[in-house]
Amino acid sequence: MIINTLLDPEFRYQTMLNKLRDRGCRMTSHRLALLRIMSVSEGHPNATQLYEKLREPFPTISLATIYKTLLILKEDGQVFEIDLHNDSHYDGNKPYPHPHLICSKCGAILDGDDVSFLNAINHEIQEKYKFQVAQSQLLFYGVCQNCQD
Amino acid sequence: MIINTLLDPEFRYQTMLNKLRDRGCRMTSHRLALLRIMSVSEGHPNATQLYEKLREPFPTISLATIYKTLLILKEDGQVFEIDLHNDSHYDGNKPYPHPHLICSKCGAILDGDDVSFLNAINHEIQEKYKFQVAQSQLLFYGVCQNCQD
DNA sequence: CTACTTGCAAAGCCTTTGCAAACTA
DNA sequence: TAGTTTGCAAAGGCTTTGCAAGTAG
Repeated sequence: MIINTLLDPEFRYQTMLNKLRDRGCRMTSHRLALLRIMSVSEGHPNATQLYEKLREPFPTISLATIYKTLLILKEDGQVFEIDLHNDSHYDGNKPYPHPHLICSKCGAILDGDDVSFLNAINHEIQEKYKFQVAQSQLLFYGVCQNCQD
Repeated sequence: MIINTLLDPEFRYQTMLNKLRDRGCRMTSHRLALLRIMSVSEGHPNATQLYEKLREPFPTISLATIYKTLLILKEDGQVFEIDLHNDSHYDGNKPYPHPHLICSKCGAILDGDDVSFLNAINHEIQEKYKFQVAQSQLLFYGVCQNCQD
């Protein structure tokens, strides 16, 4: 199995940490814990799910703190926001635009970054519409493999 | 220039009308006016923009009525909802999933339905992830041609 | 010590809902 | 006339903000 260093959770964690330090941010225990979770982004949690997960080790943590830290990470390009309808989820492991597959049965959010054509599409949009693509949000809704049985 | 009958505003208007009739809906002047606008969907308006546009001929119309009618049209598959962050826009002229290009300078929402690869991508997602795609939301953010000068 | 961060509660924003009055068929 | 639709205002759900108290460096 090939390991992509750039997507290694430990590497992601250090990268985020350095970005926040460069910014002059102070590292609190809550922030470090959030960075740990975001560096993996298993299942692409939303703010509430992060809140629930962090409340066990840090019972006094607040949703506001989570939103504030996520905002900083977004501004630094260290987290990709998945824009579901009225429900933002976050990917800190692959903090760049990539497709996501959303299962309408179990709610799972799967990465679809192995899809080819992505560069081709961006290029075609540039050529055909003279539109300079800077970001994208590619969401596919349907039924995942597990829910098809 | 080739005219696609299915996308002709008059045809779209009649189709929407029939769908609502089949459903047993009563046709009020407000609804008819909204259908007229949606059958074109010029610029892909959001609820507030529809409200502003309809308030001239119908000063007493309310935002709630617009949302309620849009909901019916969505349920009948007669309108495609473009899910921008906290700001839904609506396409009643092409009421099926297709890409949209959003200009971050002027805010324009352009159709990107001439992009090829779309069927190919859906197919690849099916094959590679065994994920059955039912809907999609393909948003490309960037700078439109007009704003590049 | 100083400036940044936190938690709480309140406010914002878009959208939906409840309900009596108005209206379509 | 019967049942749907309307407008209004209030409520909902997610996210942001203001501020005094707490904390990192």
